[in-house]
Amino acid sequence: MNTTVPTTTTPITTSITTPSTRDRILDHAQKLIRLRGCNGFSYRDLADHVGVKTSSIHYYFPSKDDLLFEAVLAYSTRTLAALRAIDAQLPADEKLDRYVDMSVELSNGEEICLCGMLAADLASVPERVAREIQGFVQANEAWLGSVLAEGRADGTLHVHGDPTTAGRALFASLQGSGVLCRLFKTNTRLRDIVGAMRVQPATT
Amino acid sequence: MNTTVPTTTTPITTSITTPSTRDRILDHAQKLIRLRGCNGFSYRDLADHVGVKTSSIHYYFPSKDDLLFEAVLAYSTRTLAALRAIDAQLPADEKLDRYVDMSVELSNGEEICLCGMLAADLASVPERVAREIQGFVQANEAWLGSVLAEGRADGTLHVHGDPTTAGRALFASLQGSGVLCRLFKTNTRLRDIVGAMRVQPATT
DNA sequence: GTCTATATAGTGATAGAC
DNA sequence: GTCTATCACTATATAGAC
Repeated sequence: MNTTVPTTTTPITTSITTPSTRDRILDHAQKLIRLRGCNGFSYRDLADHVGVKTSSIHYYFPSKDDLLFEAVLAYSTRTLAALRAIDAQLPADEKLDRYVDMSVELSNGEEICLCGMLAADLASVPERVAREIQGFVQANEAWLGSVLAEGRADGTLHVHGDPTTAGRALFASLQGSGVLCRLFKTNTRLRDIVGAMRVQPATT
Repeated sequence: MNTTVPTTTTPITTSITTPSTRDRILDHAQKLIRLRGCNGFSYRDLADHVGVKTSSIHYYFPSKDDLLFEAVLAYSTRTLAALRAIDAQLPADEKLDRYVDMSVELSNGEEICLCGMLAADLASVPERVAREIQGFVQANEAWLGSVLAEGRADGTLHVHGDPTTAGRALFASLQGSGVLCRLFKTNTRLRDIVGAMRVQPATT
């Protein structure tokens, strides 16, 4: 089994000041979870990436469960903020485009959604982590559901049936596509999902 | 992190004769992979479930990569055979129902698709395993695509756009829903996907 | 706050008796 | 074909120096 962990360079946090050790650990932890799952990396892997010793990680995150929990919180907070930052004035189909853009740029082709990954690893995560993942999923589903309702109203999207159910189906589809895009080393699968829902074939 | 592996009872193989040790190992391996991912169980876990020693597993599957490969082959063969066994005379919407039935009963609420799980664990599996997973995905997508084309022709399904693209989107949606059904301890999400595509609200 | 050093347990894998 | 015994390594986690 392939146990090598590729070295990474770019931190996720965008800040003017040098990020704290804690933040650097949290950034790389998110990357490793999205890349390899919660059982696919060790404190040693993470320490090597950050350039500290494993005991320093234990200082900030006493147990791996703590690390997972904080990683989910950070990822969820950041992603939901990006969701809220999508311009409310945009027509519904373009909102979906922004959502997919977000998903594509967040993963560099090697990473999938952190919450999707940990949902696959559900049997390995503690209850409190599972609850946070549930909250993340529901927030995304609700946002997508309301955008679909909008899209039906403004005539930019094909939406069949109840928008809430359609929102759940769309989220599942995007999560699944994220995994499959990585498997086939492409991102067209992700873009095709929204493409197929659009009423207008081309936007300008 | 939760590292306990629940003990299982029912073997997957259905045969009159007592299944061989090799088959029992392979059955339980598939279960553990679907439950916890390829990094979430050890030879010791598997040996304890089967009731043998780890060295016996190494006898049949020298390395864990070998075990993963054989597990994917067995799962893929069995699942694709079940796909082919779906009555070709059925209307398209009922074929989709059979597909979802298959997905639901195969997982007991704790397991997800083996290939979906290993696609999430992509960074941990060798090339040959990744290729088998790709083949499994493409076979499923092709089958779903042709059922969707049928469904448009026989008027039982709402299909928007290219059936091939729609087949890929549907497979992704079902894979994602499998993960999310387990997260929320339900299976309605999985059934709602196909339910929303149906032209007739109820089929007698 | 970061380190060295270490404890304890688990990992995949192999040699060789029966 | 299955076992006991063991290897070299890695895992998470802790104690205590600096």
